[in-house]
Amino acid sequence: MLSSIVAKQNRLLAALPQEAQTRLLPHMECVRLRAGQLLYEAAQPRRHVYFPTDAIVSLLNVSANGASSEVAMIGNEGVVGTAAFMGGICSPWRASVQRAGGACRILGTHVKDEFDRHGAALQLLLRYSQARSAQMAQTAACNRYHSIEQQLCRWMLLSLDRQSDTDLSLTHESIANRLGVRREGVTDSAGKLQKLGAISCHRGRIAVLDRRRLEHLSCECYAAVHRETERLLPRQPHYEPAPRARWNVLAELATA
Amino acid sequence: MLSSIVAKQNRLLAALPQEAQTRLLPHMECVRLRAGQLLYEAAQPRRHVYFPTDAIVSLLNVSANGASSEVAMIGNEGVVGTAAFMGGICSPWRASVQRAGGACRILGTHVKDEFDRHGAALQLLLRYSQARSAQMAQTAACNRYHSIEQQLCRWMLLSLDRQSDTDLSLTHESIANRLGVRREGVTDSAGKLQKLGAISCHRGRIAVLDRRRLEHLSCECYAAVHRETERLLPRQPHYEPAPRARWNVLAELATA
DNA sequence: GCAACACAGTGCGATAGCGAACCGAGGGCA
DNA sequence: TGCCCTCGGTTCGCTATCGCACTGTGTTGC
Repeated sequence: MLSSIVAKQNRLLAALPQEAQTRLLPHMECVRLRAGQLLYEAAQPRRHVYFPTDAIVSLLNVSANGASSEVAMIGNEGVVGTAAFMGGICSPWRASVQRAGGACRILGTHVKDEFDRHGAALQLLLRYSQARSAQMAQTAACNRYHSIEQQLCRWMLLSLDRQSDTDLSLTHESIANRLGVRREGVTDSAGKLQKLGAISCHRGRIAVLDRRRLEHLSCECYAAVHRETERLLPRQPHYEPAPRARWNVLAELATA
Repeated sequence: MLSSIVAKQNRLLAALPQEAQTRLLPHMECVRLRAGQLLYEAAQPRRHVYFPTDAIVSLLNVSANGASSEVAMIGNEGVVGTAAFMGGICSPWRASVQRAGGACRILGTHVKDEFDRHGAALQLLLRYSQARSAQMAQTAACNRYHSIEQQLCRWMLLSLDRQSDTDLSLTHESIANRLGVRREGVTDSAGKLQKLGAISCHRGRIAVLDRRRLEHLSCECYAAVHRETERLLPRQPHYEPAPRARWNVLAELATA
């Protein structure tokens, strides 16, 4: 069982009508996801479904030689494990936790039951599935055309939208693995952004100082994905972003 | 009204149970799509839904500077205009006819009605939507890692799977626009493949001579997309591929 | 039959990103 | 306190691809 307070911290759950929430919440549990945790390996059946609150999850395509590249980023606007209720059982990508935090977890069968009632949950999750497709398509185009610096800006902005503070706790190396580029490429671009005063890097932590500037330096892909997500999943009046997590506050005090 | 023979030439329509077909067919019309025809501009409402038989449609992301890149290819295994019944109304990509041919067209509202009956059509289209997501995600990874030659092989193989003959009627330039690379890049790679005897090019027409070799030279992305599509949309016993179109036979005689 | 055009093929310099190697500083841990 | 490991910064040569320009040859239309 899960308090309805926590459910409101995920935009999809918050958008569900009260009856649907009443049916789902008893089967939900609140879990904490560790950074780097593997929720699903590619082609593995999706048993649980995760609605992140302040955690962020990357969907990664892993190629034959082991190289990875992110095809979607999922935070409090979405859900991980859609194949569990869409009918496909599994998906060809890996789900790895990018940012530690909370999520509401529930067995796929329960979501499938709600899905099969053909109510608001079905409509909502179908629209979410379109938003995620848009993100994947835009990622494809971005990988084709834009510089590492532009992609880094896009990636940081997508992350910022899914958390309430402005610090990114990731090494250049792990960002590089998500963008599918070399670590040095990220270091170079981050260095330029730092000289411009947009961010400030320090050992596994990037502080975003000037979000506006990042938006300006990013390619159009960020705006396109953001626009489509907001169009398909309008913010609900009863949605409440997760409060700044305690461990983040502590971490900030430590670096201050 | 549409003959049930034609409906069997699209794998999704063929997979529908008889009752669903009986409801949909009276609203369907058989249309011929011209090469280069624009079915939908980005962000334009999807009024009609197209089930290609021997036509092939590209979904293209068009960036701010006008450059395009294909995010998905849809033929007799799929459907164009899913937003019309998924609830999103429109999508952020352009739908352009890559290969002329037939399609079954129907108003989105009729598919939506069938969708809302929550029967086999819903299940089937949800699985298709997953297959298309897999294609988009794989395109993203392919754009990141693989050479133009590998991508060209992947692209040709995806096209071949969606038609019954082995000739591709496209100029290097239009293929380049789909892959999001320079025309010269396609010419170079096609030249190499031609030297290897895998294909033979001549003014807007590529004859595939050795499909096996293309599969070998392609990156893993083709196999991954193919595998996922077959997994989610198993071939139906009552599906019948479209017969080789008359105009293609004529074209082959002309070049013979 | 000729002009105009579309398409494929080629060459050239520029460049973004790659692979590999190395270094120095920070920070955790014994 | 000292050691070791992680992280980020830097360098070097290399390659795929780009942008641009130009050529030659089918095709089409007048």
